[in-house]
Amino acid sequence: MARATIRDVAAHAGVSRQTVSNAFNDPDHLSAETLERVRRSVAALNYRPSNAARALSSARSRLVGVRVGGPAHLSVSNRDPLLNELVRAAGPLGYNVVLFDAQATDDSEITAFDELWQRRAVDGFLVYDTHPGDARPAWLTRHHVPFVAFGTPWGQARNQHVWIDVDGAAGLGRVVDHLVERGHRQIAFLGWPTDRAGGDARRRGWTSAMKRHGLGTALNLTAAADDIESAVAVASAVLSGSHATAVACASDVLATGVLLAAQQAGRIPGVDLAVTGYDDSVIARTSRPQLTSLHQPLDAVAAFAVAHIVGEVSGVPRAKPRSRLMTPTLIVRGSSSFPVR
Amino acid sequence: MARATIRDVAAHAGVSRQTVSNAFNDPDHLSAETLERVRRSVAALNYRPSNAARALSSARSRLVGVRVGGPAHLSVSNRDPLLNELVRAAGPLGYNVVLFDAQATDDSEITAFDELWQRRAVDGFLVYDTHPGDARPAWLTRHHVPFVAFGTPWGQARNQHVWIDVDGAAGLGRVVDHLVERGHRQIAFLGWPTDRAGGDARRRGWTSAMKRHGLGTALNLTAAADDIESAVAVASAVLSGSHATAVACASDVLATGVLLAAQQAGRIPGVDLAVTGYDDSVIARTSRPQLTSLHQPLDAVAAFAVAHIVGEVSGVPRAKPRSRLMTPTLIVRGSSSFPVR
DNA sequence: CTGAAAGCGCTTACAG
DNA sequence: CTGAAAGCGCTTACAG
Repeated sequence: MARATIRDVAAHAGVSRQTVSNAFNDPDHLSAETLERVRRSVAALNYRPSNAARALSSARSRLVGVRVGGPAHLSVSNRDPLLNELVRAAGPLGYNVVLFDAQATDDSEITAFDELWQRRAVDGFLVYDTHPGDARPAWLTRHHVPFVAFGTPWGQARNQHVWIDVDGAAGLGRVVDHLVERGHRQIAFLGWPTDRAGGDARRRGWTSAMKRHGLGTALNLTAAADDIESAVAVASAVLSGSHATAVACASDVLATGVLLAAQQAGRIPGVDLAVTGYDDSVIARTSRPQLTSLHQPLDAVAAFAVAHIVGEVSGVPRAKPRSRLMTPTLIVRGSSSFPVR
Repeated sequence: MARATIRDVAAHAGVSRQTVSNAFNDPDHLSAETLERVRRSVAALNYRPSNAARALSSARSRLVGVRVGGPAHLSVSNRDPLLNELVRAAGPLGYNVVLFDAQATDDSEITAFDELWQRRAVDGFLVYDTHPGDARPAWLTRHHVPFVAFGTPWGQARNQHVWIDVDGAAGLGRVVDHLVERGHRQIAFLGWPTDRAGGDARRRGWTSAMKRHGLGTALNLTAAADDIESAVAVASAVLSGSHATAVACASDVLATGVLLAAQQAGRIPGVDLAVTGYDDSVIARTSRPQLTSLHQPLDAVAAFAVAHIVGEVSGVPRAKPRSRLMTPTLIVRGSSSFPVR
């Protein structure tokens, strides 16, 4: 037997098709009895409105687009949990998340935006890993495409579009406080080159916290890339050439490199060297010792992003969009929990 | 200015709407000149067919559904790369991947299937982490929903539906061969309880390879769950109570637990103890020493799955669907590359 | 190879 | 609060 349509439900319940539609889209405008009658028919026929028909007539796909593919920083850390939280936040609002393929370059992603938006395949996008000079928010804004950026508008006007980010400066401040509390004074920072998303804020957080504690900022290090090898190279030098007792890193991946360099240098992380990461990724939980790291509230990020995009699409009247800066949570683990003697 | 419709393109190119439609869906049936003319108009107007209209009239969403959410084995290992490969395989066929939220239980996922399928929100599903008694393939088959299972139909008839899997038995055989080659003879296996997806095959592969080499299979271990703590508990016992020089594990997570237990027992993984994992996940590359592991050909899995689902939907006449068992690739790293003295 | 007609299954104003 | 009409933008047979 064929799938039930709105017509079948209307006949079964003895109401018009419009009333069935209202039962789904505007249930408050129906009398309790009518609504109940329709609900019973819907259940009896296991009816669900066709997504395609609904999308065509309402001009809403109820889909939010997110890029995957290409090398991405998040891919080794938090993209999977981010997608999880996005899907979880979208579900109750009747939305799903659609993935599309593009390289991790602005141009490649913008080409995909254009294609998907022209098809109205999605109602909006989540853009992550923003960076200085990012062309994506500008393009989306110019084309009136609903979106939220996960990441500060680095080096750009901060009120041009809606964004949400996790405060890396505050996070590194927490890390430094924690390390100082454990007795460390020679605390190095290992970050990325300047134009890497979020890296500058984390470095700034370390710098100002060090100053606040009256400590020097000479051990300010930069790995060539966010990978283990780059971290090892820089960390090896500082471990042999300084009296650093702690290394605060801009990512769990960099911290992994420091753990490796420490071992090669005969140091014992978690015993005579403290190491901290950022992301609280699976790496943090599986490394030995487990890594102290900063946990990002991805659930809140996802909820904010989905709510904004859906609100935008629904034309819900709202105040000027407010961007948000969340605070990460410090998760202390074995790599830094010991007290310095 | 409003978005261009097929009508605008037809007018611009001086052809009928049907011809524009053909240019997208059946370009071979158009004369070269006509096609070119339409293409120019499409480019001039930056026209793309509306996904919604297309889905409604063709009864195809061009979307493949995949579950995320809930605890999942893949979430700590290979779900992100699997999604990557799915999206990459789907793109060239005009498909995208849509994520939906459900718990990692058959019932929860089936409820989501029903909802999405009734809405025709997707053209089919990829189901992963199949397990003995899995209710999902049966439900999907019964409701004539196109799908591919990533995972063998454990303990069920093997020709009821299309599936693809990676041969865990062959993989563990490769691991044992490698370890024997390096001089190991006391090789333990650490796996999961029996009804865990794929675990039995990996164990079987170890058992038969050991026998093939004339080695004993007494060190056949089972962790209570696929987590570090469970692995540590079992591994600690075997490291102190046996002469094992190598532990082959059913996952990178379990291997991580063995590395930890070894450290606690004063053993040095990669020097006096070999450890191997399975999945070649990010953990394998970030652990110290790096983990020898089995890499699953997720690109081939994704391509197979997408091709089958799309083919099913397109009604392409095809031979009886053929399921496939792929062979994983052994990636030798520091955790097992040393020769036993 | 090209074109006019019908229809996919809803939602959106609008009238009662 | 409920109902009849129009229309969303395509694709699918079918006729020429």
